[in-house]
Amino acid sequence: MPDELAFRPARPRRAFDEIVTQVRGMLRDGSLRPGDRLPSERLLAEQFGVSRNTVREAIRMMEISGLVRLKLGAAGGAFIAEPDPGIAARGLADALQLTTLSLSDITEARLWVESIVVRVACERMTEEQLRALHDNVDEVSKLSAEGNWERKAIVHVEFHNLLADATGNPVMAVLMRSMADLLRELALAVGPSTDDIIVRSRRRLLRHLRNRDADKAVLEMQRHLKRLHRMWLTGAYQGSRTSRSG
Amino acid sequence: MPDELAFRPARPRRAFDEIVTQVRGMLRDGSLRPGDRLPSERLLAEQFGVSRNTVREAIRMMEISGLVRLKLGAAGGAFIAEPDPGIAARGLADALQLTTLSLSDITEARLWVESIVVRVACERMTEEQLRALHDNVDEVSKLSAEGNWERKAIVHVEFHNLLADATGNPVMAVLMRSMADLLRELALAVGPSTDDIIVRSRRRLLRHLRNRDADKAVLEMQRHLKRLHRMWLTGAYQGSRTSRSG
DNA sequence: TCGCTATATTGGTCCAACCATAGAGAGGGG
DNA sequence: CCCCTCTCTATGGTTGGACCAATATAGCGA
Repeated sequence: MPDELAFRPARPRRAFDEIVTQVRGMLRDGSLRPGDRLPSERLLAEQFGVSRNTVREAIRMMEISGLVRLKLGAAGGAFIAEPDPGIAARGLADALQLTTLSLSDITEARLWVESIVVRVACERMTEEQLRALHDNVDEVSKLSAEGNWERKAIVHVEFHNLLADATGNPVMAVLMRSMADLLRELALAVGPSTDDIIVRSRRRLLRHLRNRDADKAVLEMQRHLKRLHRMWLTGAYQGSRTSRSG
Repeated sequence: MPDELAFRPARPRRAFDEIVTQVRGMLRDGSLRPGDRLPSERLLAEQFGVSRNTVREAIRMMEISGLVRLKLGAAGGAFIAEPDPGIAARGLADALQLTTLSLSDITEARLWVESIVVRVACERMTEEQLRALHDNVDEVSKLSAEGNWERKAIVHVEFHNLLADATGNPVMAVLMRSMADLLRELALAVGPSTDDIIVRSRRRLLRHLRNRDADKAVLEMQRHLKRLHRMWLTGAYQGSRTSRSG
């Protein structure tokens, strides 16, 4: 007997689930847009015909999902959030605690997805986007020399995002950002030591991109990624998970 | 579950944030494992020294993060969840939903990602996974004949998830699920009319997969996706977002 | 005009009930 | 002895009231 989802339950979900679904719907059809402010909790409770506590649980759901951001005070409230793939990545990180997600899995997925990204970007990217990538590499190089590790890590990851943006496809940009954020979570366990290699590889990649040589660009990316992967595996980060034995 | 006061009182930030952090910590160090049951809301409220409402918001947070699953009734409660890639995918899907996307963007991204998925699945998929895909197509065919549109749409989209699972890469599975969620929303807006074409194309695809002919399989998928895209564009679905009139 | 204060509005927390659900165990009939 | 049913009860779900904490804004006073 298959789980018959054929019929929706008449008294289906919890009340706050329904509220979240309605807000999601408004988001989808455009009646709510990023930056918009939801009515206050008290007003929502009245409009939905539920108690304020129920509304709060719904809002909590949306906050965790990254759909809204909450502001305190008189002009506060629940505001539709700007798209933030980082939230999604955090969800992945949570899943990481439960599932067995190895560094190999992520590297492999990146290898696949980024191959596409590089190839498409090679065809489509504008001069301006190419310059932005150059600037990014320069900044990483500079920050690395200064020893500004924290800022450097951010700019570092941003390279992948810029590359994904260069495909001109927003879906791809979001997917890439999520993976990049996830990667950064894992890379924390590795520590900083590979800057030189990364920067040099990226400069080679940029040269191929400028020449619109997709094959060479993809090859450079793949070689670099595999090399990086090997270095990580032989480095401090060993297991497929963070160790939980004392 | 130890009957000592295993939890420290919570206060500093928002109270429920602290609660979630503590539970996360217990999960990390192994004092809580998948399948374990958290104390009841009332007991947790007592142990944490907060109200039951606050505990509920914390539990809601953990539920959204996919950390726990809730069960109703006498032996119910909050149970540490088994790993579920679908949970992580929902967060990504939310991020995608906040971005302004056109159908072209999604189709293009699918074309790219699914090309990879098909190719890899062709190499790695087991007989069992192939059979699951066959069963899926059969069920879609049956539901379509019965006119069970709603359930059909779900099973329909599940095809892509099964395919992604066949790559054996959980990251890929999550990425695909995110896009599939998006796709299901769109498919509902478009309405049912393309079933025959889809089913027939999928049967051809499965034949290629069974023969381990990656090139033909990828080609079949790409041809089908482009065709579908054209049909949608000339159909009821016009704008770059779903519009709900009335 | 500038700066401070009062106030209104908002989210954050708490309480004490009640409802709906579903497992568990008691009871009856075979 | 076993199986079915029925009730009992612990659980999450919901309610509506109250108060606290933060904060933007209007209004007052120097």
